[in-house]
Amino acid sequence: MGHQVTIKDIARHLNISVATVSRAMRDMPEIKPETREAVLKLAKEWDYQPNILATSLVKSRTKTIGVIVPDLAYHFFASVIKGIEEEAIARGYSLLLTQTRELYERELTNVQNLSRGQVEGFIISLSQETTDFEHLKRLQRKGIPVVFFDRDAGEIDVTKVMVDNVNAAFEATNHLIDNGCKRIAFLAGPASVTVSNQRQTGYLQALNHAGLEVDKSLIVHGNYNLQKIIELTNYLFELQNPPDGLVVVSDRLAVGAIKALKAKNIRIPEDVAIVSFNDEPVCTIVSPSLTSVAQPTTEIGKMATSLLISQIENSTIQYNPEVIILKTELKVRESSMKIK
Amino acid sequence: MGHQVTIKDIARHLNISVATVSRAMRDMPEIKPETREAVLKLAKEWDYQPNILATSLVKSRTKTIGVIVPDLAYHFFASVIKGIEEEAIARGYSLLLTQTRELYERELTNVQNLSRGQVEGFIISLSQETTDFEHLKRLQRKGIPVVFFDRDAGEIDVTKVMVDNVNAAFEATNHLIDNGCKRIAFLAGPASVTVSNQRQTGYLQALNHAGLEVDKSLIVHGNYNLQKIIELTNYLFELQNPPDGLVVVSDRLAVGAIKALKAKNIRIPEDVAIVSFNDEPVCTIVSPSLTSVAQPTTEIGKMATSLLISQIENSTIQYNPEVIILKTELKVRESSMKIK
DNA sequence: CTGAAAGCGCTTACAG
DNA sequence: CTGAAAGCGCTTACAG
Repeated sequence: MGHQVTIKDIARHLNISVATVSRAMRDMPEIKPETREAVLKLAKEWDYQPNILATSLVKSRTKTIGVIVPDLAYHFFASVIKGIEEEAIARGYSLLLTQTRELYERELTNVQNLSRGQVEGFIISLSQETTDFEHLKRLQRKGIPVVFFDRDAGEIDVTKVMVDNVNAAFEATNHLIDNGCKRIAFLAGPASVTVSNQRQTGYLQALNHAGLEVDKSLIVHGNYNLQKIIELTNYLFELQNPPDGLVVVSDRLAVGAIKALKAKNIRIPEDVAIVSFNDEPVCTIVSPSLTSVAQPTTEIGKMATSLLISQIENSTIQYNPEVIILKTELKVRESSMKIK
Repeated sequence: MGHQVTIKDIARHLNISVATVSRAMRDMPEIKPETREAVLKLAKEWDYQPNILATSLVKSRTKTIGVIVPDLAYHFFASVIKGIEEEAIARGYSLLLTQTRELYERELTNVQNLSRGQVEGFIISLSQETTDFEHLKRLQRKGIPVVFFDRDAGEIDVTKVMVDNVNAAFEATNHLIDNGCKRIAFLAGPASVTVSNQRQTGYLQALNHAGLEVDKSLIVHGNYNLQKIIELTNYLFELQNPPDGLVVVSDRLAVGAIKALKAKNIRIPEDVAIVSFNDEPVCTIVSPSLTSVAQPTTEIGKMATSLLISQIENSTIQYNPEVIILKTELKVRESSMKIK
């Protein structure tokens, strides 16, 4: 069999019309039992699979959601995708997964490709480079539903599923303060990343709230480059008055900082207590285990999907974008359990 | 505009036929320049995107590859996918990414869904549960090209892109022996995982080759459960005659073992030297940094894609499945640098 | 219970 | 240089 089996092949072989085959395949009640049996039997024998392109075309529905994330290799996104997938499968939708590798260009082509009739809506977390939102506004103008998560684009009025990073950082910093830290440093991400800035705000609020002095020299900006993290950590702990607490913008950076601290024989948590964000698996594996703010990744994914699907399925109703803020949870582990 | 703009809308508005619009959109040379201009101008103005379902249907080509991996959250797979994506984009193909979460059922439905006319070929790494290969044989019978990587399915005669796990483990174990280890333990994965067994074989070969005695009590089987790893590590190092070298089947397990060793105040590498597999980012971040066998993930992805595409594009030619074995590389770091 | 016909949004010989 | 027609693999009123 050179080509895939079609409805036509079956119809011809059974001497019936394609319409009847189509109906029998979908178990429509009006079909005579014997006809249905014959069709199903042959379909099975020939391993017939309905061509989903044809079905989608005629129905003008793909029941498919386009998902665009910065990088599948980031544990956070892989984890949110699990939630998206669960909800999508449960609701009978498929996923088209794409990554931008943090490139605006890729984001643009991904959006364009997927909007060629392939998907009915988008779940998007923006690339770091993205500052122009025209491609997303275009989707809105066409009436294609979009839901954002994690990375924000303040400008655009769409449904968003977020966590309160400011509050999460406030609580994490407070936790250090409660454990007796007086001089708390903040190891941030690049200054261009919204999430990092939000966490910095929460950190500052906690200091103010506790009446602790803010020392700008304790706020430093790193990235995924390990060497850079080591340098920044060394800088902080070679200050004449080094910190006794450290808030790190993500686990990956925190693990790098721990490495640098060990090399300097600075004890964790005795000399410095540490909290970070994301609660990746590495937090429990590393030594000392790392206190971290867990995001409800599965729930973010499910919620985003559920909201998107209701937009898709109620497309005639005027839709009011909403912003959902989900709760984070501080997972306390060894790195912050200072004996007071 | 309630629906997406189609070729018909443009044709009607410009008073020309859809055939002409179709030709103009694709820059066919026979179209009169003014006609082309007019079409392109309106297409841009209306943000027309050709419906890819329709195009695929009429061309009987989707230029899409189905990718099925156990879990996108495993760094290894995310990393191979980068390679797949690079090559696919370069060759003008798109990807349909799916994960099985190590479930046979999911693998089955993923294969079925994607073979409904959506993809022209598959790149697959099998789920741990998969022991029945009927779904893959069905693809073969239909003449749909398939390329395997990483997880093997010995039974099936398809193109495979693999690494030589036996040899990699042989070299890794030899490295410990060269560094003076005499009693080397092997922390394996579940006994059902081929990759783990291959590595165990290499480990045994190295011991034999060096004339070291094989002690079965030094071979233990763990999984991703941290508590289990800690117990196994404790068991090994509470033996009357504990190991001085440790080969671990993957980085994630190795980091757990390191944690357990530290808790017991066993020094790495002085008391025990460690090597593991995959060379995930955590290897450089952890302390001490972890010696690990790097797999050429990008190359695996590119190679698999390239081989698949040549099968797709030469589908008339009788294709001989080939097995590609790529080289691994031992990245030596602190965990194994014992001073002899 | 079944079939003929029209149509989903495109492409492509064929004719002019 | 352009258009009418057929067709990709389906679904769905409509008629019988």
